[in-house]
Amino acid sequence: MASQYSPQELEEKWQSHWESLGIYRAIDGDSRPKYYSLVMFPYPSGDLHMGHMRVYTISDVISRHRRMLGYNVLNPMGWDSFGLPAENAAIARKLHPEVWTNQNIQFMRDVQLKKLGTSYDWQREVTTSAPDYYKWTQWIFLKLYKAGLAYRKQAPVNWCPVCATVLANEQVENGACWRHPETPVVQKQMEQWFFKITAFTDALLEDLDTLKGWPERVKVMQRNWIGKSVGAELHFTVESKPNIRITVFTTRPDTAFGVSYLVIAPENPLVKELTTDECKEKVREYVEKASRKSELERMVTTEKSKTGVPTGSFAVNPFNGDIIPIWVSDYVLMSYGTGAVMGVPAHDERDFQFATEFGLPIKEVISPTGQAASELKEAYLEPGVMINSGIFNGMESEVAKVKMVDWAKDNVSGQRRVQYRLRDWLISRQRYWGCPIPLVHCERCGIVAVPDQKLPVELPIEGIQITGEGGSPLARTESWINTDCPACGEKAKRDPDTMDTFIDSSWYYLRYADAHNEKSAFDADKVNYWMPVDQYVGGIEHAILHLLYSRFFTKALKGLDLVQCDEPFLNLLSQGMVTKFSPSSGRIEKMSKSRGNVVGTTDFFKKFGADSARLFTLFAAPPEQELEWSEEGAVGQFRFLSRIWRLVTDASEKGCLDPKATDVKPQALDSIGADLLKLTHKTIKAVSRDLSQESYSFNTAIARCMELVNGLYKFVSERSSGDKLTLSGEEKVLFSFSIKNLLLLMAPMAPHISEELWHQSGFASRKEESIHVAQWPTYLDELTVDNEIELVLQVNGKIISKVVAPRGLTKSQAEELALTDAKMQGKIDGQPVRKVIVVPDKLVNIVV
RNA sequence: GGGCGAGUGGCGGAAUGGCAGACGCGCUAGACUUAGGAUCUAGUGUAGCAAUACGUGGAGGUUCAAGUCCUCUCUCGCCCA
Repeated sequence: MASQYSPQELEEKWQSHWESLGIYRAIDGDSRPKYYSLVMFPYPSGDLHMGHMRVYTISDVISRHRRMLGYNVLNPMGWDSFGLPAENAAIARKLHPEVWTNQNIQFMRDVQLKKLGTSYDWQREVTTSAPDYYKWTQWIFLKLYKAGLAYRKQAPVNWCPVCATVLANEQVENGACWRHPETPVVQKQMEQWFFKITAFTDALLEDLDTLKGWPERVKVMQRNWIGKSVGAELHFTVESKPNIRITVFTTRPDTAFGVSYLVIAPENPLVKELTTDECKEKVREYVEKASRKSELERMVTTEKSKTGVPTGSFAVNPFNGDIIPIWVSDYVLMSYGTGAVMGVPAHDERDFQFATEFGLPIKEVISPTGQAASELKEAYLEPGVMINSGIFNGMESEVAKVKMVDWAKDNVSGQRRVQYRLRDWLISRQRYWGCPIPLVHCERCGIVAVPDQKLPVELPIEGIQITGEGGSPLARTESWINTDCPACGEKAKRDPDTMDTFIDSSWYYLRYADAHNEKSAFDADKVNYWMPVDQYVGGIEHAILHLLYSRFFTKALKGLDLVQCDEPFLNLLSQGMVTKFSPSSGRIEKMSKSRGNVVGTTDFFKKFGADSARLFTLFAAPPEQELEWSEEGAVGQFRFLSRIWRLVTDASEKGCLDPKATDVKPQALDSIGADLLKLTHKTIKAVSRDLSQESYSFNTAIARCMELVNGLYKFVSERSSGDKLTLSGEEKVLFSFSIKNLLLLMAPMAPHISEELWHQSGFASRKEESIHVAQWPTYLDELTVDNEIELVLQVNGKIISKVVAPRGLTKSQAEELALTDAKMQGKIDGQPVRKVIVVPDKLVNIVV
């Protein structure tokens, strides 16, 4: 009797064996084709649960499969280890962020990720909070700074007056500080650093089209985020004050003759100048009220009812000389466009609402037919024929769009303009646990870069007090903040801010190519050998920011000749989240600590092993979809593995394997053997396709393997009597062939058990011959097709009968078969046949 | 409000326009025993004894043939506003 499948012992054994063999090491510049497989590196929060494990499993399967296909695979792992939680932990537990972070890393690496059976090249591990990493983050910052891609300007920050510190957006809850819910957050202007991502707007937008291996929805999100709109800016002069000009941005210059009012944002500096004495009181009140609303609130309420007040001033429409009122309304935002818009009620939904609300004229200037409508019930948004538009009348509106901007340009009242939603990237963070900005502020020399040889500017570890209050700890650390100016040597101060942690993760994939380089961020040859990343796997929550910032970095570094590729990530897979019933809410929700619905890794690995956990997360849903964790389902995978275990160990013990045999001779097999041989070839074909980049259909790959196991059991029962299994010599060769291929197909998904059985059954002659560097199996196409097929017979598209027929019947043979079938004849019942459709080897449909 | 995506058995999910429900979970019955989180065999969309009929959120349409393509619609999810 075979021994029991006990994953806990064998998993640990193979994990340490693999590590000592070094089979997962990537080789720089190797002659095999390279494959860079990357998974988004984690923030070391301290404890990974099954929800986190999904992404590592998926990426690991892809890496292992490619390795078996003969690629030189780079599959690295590291830690995005700067960030706020470390500071919070420091406040809560009086642990230094560095200590807390390093403890977490050690636990997550050795007790969690390694135990999952991942195939990382740990020699390339990077930790963004380590000085040997952030030295190069600073170096890259200075490169960008010197290239004019980093600049300083005033910008609003969220400020908590009680904490006396800057808050991140996620620390602002309902307009108040997360730790002082009764204290409203105020907006405070501060000098801050920006990266000029807008210098690459067009490239970031246009190159999305080259990313064929990205999910369409991620590309759509990035396009929307960049938000390109093509239009014009038009200048309106104020009637009573001809020295004041109001500039509006519009995507619809063709509607300019239909402007019946202008609206400016409450924060627009022009409000003061334009408000007449009669309107002063009302405008002041309105502006005051608007200032208390958040931007989001203003956008949301916009839809329901519009508010606004007239300023009392009027503007002149440069196209037709119309005198139109100027209003103030909070649906116009100062941070967008020019802080002023033109109101064309006839051709814009929001303007239509506004005009109806306040009784402003609605003037139709584009008509679908060229005839004016008697009354407009809603805004007409489509293109059409120009009316009421002077010299442009009768023109197609799409043509007029161009001609009218030309006219405005000639008359100095406007010009073509492209507007983007994308803003420059504010990177200053007023906190401690981040990468210090390597600049010095000197009273004489101004802002001076720290010289390369003085990098890194290290974070002070000793003497730091992290309380979360009273501003940045760095600014308060006298011994650190005071320094000498690198240029003149006089007393100066360091920049007190640290960088946004998105910067750390915008280039980590480059550092993996050359993780221990002490002389530069990375060697050009190495980075150009490995880049771009062939397959990136990560969560959809990073669809916009992380991916956009990384693309920006790649483009900026290419401009500095540091890398050769235009895009960092060729293919992107966004895995779905892992959910579970959560007792607190009574609903199925994302697995997370705060919801109390996490399943830990340690207990599960101990009971059922990592292979079962891997298999379940792969099997329960396609990778992009949500996956509901189910203990029962996971146990099902344990049973499946136990079935394989029994099958293989049993066969081996009964001497029914011939592991060294190579070729199966089909002609020496009876039909039962031939069926198993075909099933094996079919399975190799199906699993190979399912694991390919085009599919990534791990759930069906496992299903195919289960079918092969079912087929093997059937074969065994056919050849058994009692407990005795008797096979002919040729059948042993076949049986070994099937089992060998089963193990190979399962190896990327269930690496431990496949390796164990591979060795136990003698498919490897030495302990060094790992299944994970064995060659991926191949199949013979002629052995994947059946000689006999079941032909479906239909009348008028309804299934009437099914007959077994030899493969490769001609159309007329198939038709004949259908017409002579008794059930079919009964149904046709002598009616004239109008049409016959034959799908070869599949079905015949008779239309009567 | 806009954009994108998804709705298939009790559940997770399969299905190049060509047999809907592969594979698994669960359930039912039986066998076996080392009584285990076993294992093996058979069954399991709904209604019906059955032949058969019905069936992929809903309503239309295209087609010899629709879960799949088109139009409208409902619900849910995500993103943007």
